[in-house]
Order: sequence, then structure tokens, then C-alpha cells
Amino acid sequence: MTSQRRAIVRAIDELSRAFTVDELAVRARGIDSTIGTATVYRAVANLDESDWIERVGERNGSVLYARCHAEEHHHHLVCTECGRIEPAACPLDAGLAEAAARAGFLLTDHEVTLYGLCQTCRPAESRG
Amino acid sequence: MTSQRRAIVRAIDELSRAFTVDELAVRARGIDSTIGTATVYRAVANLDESDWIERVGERNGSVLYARCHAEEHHHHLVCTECGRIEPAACPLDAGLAEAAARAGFLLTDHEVTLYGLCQTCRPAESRG
DNA sequence: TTTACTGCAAATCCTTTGCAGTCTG
DNA sequence: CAGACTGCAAAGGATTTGCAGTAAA
Repeated sequence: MTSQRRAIVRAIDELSRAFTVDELAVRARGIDSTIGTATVYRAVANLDESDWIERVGERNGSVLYARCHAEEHHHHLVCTECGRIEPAACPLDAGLAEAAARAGFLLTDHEVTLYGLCQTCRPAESRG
Repeated sequence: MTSQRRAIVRAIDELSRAFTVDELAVRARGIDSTIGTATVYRAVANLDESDWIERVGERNGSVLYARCHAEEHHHHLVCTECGRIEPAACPLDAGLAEAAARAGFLLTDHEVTLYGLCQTCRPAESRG
């Protein structure tokens, strides 16, 4: 592990919310200003592959990633305002699996992402 | 509605499966060879806005669209091999909504896409 | 005619890659 | 030293946009 990789990992931990590669690059450069964009892309690809971070959706055409501490299979709740994320239980129940089977499909993958506003970002009048 | 738009709509109907803008452009040019790519992108944007087609996921970095005849809120089952799509019931139940609320989130949107292999594309040994 | 739509080419934007040099183990 | 990693700059691919002309209502 190189110093750049370490800086990138630290930047992800400091962000502690969903981020685009570019946002991460900016943050990482706050730690080591010489880090190139390609390096960040490569590090993200590696960390994604090793499941240390995950794709959690997209924002304006850029892939959104986040470090999530949940162990088992899960999905994400992403605040569209500040990027805060929360793990969300997988909603794919037996009923849906059955429906897929009924349609003749063999399920191989699925994407579930919930978007919303976190407690901090939601308008006051919507707070219970 | 222009003749190009008509050709594009017809191409979508003929495809009757999930498609990328580029795939649609190829098909549309089979009807009218002069249709430009930008025109297809613009037509797709319009049709998407008017809910005549919907984004149903992505493939190799390109957005996947499909015409879906289901009326109410729903999601999609997409065959990763041939692009066949089926509507899928929304799995977001009260439990998940509650969990989101418990995390302080005000849900504003969600994406659910199931990927798999349709009856035709799945390997023979997996057919029940 | 007024407005929306078109094709083309250029421009954007995100992401990946080739390369030659550098660091890690 | 071998292999993985780096920054840079160039390339790639998807999508958007400016423009001047064309078709539709």
C-alpha cells in the first residue's frame, strides 16, 4: 500500500458519506496535493473490487460510492442533499422472487437504491 | 410530430425490449437512414419526460430504456442477455418505509432494477 | 409565420489507458 | 529485483449543445 492509497482511504473515512470519484479526489488532495485523478479512479476501482466501498447510485452522471460498514447483503439510503448514507435491508422477498420465476426469469442481480433527505437536510415542516 | 419522431417511436415498438440510445438509433436508421444520433437522444429525452419510456437500468455505461405498458408505479426485470423486460411489483413495503423513517430519512425516490436471464436466455439446466 | 425539430460537428463530461518513472515488499 | 502503483497526457465513449436550415401546426 502506497502513501497515495493511504491518503485516499483516509479521505474516504473522513468523508463518511456517499461521494463521486471527483469529490474524493478533491478531498484526497487536501491530504496530498500531488495525487492525480487517474490514481483515484484506480484506487476506487480496487477498493470497489475488494468490497471495501460500494457503488450506491449515481449523481449527475457520475457514479456514487460509499464505505458502508454493514456486513451482510444490503442496499442504501442516500441523502440527495448531503450524501449521508444508511444501510437498508434488502426488500427482495420471496414474493418478488416468485413473481420473477413466474415470468420465467432467473434472477442474477439487482439494484435497489433509496434516495431521500436525511434528518439534517429535510425541511423543518416535514420533521415529525 | 415529425417523421423522424414517428420512425423512432416505431423502432421502439419493434424492439419491444430494453435498449440503449445507440441501439435505438441503429434500429431507427433501418426505417429512415438519415436520422442523426442527436435527434435520437433528443427524442428519447422527450419520451422519457412524458413517461412513454422509462430508464430501466444501465449496460456498459449506457443508460437502458424501455417502453413498459404497466400503468401504476412499478420496476423492471431486465434480461441481461437479450434485453427482454417484464414489469416487477415495487418491493418497497411499509417495513422498509418505516426503517427509512427510523433512520430519519424522508424518502423522495428509489430505484429498483432486477437483472437476470429470461426463459429463452437462461441455461437449459436451470429451467424448471 | 411561429415554433419545434433536424443533422452536423464541436464540445463536455466522466472514465480509462499508454507510458515511463517510482515505490513497496 | 519484481510487481504494483504513480502522474501526466492522450484517448475513449456517452451525451449535450450551438447553429443554421427544415418541417409542422
